[in-house]
Amino acid sequence: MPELPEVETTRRGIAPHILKQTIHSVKVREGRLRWPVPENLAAILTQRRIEAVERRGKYLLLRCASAADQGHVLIHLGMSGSLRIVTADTPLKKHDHIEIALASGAVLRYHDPRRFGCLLWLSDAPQQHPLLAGLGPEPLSEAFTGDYLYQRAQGRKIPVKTLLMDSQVVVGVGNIYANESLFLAAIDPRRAAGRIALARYHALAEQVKNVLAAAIQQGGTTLRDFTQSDGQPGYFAQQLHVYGREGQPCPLCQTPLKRCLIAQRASYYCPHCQR
DNA sequence: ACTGGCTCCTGAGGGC
DNA sequence: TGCCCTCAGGAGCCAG
Repeated sequence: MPELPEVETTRRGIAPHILKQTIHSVKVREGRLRWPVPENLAAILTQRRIEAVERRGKYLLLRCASAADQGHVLIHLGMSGSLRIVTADTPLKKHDHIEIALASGAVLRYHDPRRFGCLLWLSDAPQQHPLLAGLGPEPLSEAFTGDYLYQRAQGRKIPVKTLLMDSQVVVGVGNIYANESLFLAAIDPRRAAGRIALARYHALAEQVKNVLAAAIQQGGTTLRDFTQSDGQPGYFAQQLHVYGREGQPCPLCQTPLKRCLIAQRASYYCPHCQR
């Protein structure tokens, strides 16, 4: 499932193949994603040049210019989406929904079995778009600090894990990394966000950055064979401390890890280390 | 203003 | 071997 590190890995993987390339043709095989893919996508994109490949949270933004204007293709991979660089003769796989063919002969293929993702066209300033306008800071930026988290937590009664996964607070921290960060910061994921001391938020912000940065580095491994197979597998699975490990011993104190539901999402923690 | 619950969708995995 | 059931999950949306 693509979280921020996987999206960043995808961005780095596709950018060299599509940057400064002119779009030759576009094929939409299945346009029923989270929101319908624009009917006239091919007409909009054909002959445009891809000028930038950017990321905001878990969204990818392809800045596309024509002689007259510019706009952005906005892509979210949902939880089962992926982008691959292939050639026109690469056999189609089930759920290969959209193809953007470039003048070089390279083809960008959007694949998404569960269709939770989206691909939209933004004709004006992307940061004004409703999907992007209210997003919190990037977790790896200087704007994301313990002070900031603490301030956003004041008066909030929701579990701290839910706060951490709220993209209005900070982008890109999905379920897996929220669990891991809270374990490393020794904070009980169920604790009310507004009842955690500043010093503990400093530790939490620090761990979020550490976990995401480490995962992006792991993504570098995936990067190399990105254009081969699907670049998948649990390459970061070995270094997960708590996620999916109910009943297994805590790596720090050996107490069996617990699982609970927080906001309908599986949550794992050590009842001894995390307070 | 907050909060919790629902929703989209398919494939994996468990039980029998 | 196969079928059915449950679950997983990002994040927008809505009702209370």
